Amino acid sequence: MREFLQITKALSDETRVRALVLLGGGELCVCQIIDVLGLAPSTVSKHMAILTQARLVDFRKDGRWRLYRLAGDEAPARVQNTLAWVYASLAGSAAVRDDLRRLKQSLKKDVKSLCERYG
Amino acid sequence: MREFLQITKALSDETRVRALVLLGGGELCVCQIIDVLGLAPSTVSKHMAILTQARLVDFRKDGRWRLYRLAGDEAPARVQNTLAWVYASLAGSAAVRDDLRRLKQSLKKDVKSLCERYG
DNA sequence: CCCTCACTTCGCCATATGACGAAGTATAGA
DNA sequence: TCTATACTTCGTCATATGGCGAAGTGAGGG
Repeated sequence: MREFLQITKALSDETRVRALVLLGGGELCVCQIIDVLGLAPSTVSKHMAILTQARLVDFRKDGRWRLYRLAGDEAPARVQNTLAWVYASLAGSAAVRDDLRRLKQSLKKDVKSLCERYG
Repeated sequence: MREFLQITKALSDETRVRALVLLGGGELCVCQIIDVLGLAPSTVSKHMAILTQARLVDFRKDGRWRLYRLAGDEAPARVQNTLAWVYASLAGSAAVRDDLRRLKQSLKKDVKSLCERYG
């Protein structure tokens, strides 16, 4: 029950769901997520911590960057099922489509310029 | 996205999840849920309203009673998938097992005596 | 009718949550 | 070792949430 609630609480905020969906295409550094969501770095960081604690998301460090990604095969089955359910539920959502389009634009930019001063 | 968040918010509270699981065995009147959860009628009522708004739960009226039940075939696919996911996630949960045991005890009592003064 | 009962809605309070900027941490590069 | 950068943690604020009892609603029964 505790893990289940950790997951549902993580999914009960729009910003976190949006961030989770963004990771569907592969790993992203925090500044890319910041760019798409349009929120303060500290805010996004906290959200990513909550997603990580629920084990929905994982990260690896690459130099100064922290690359977040969806939980993979090593995650418990309950997490895998959750991600499948989330993605099935949001397939065709207009909000998701918009975010993915925005992400596409963001990925065209140089990562360096993206991160500097959180431009 | 809006409907999805309505569902995840509904599922992000332990009391509501417990109530939802209780309905797995069939329809229940509010006083039975009150008895198992040990909360004030107004509190339980509010939770049931939130579950109903998320369409996870439905009810029919029978005289003075309001019989709540899990959403059935008439509910949207997203709701069906959600319920399947919830039940799969909580299978084997100790908290759920305890609640179901408590419900079993509660069902032995006369409904009348249960409801009177919320005994 | 009027009363009772099953439930909901309202009004209130304490706590939880999400937002931000400021300050802290860690890593790359000069 | 000093600075800049990418990110987190902390402190603070406004709002959201969950709890309760009191008051309201609506369906039976006298």
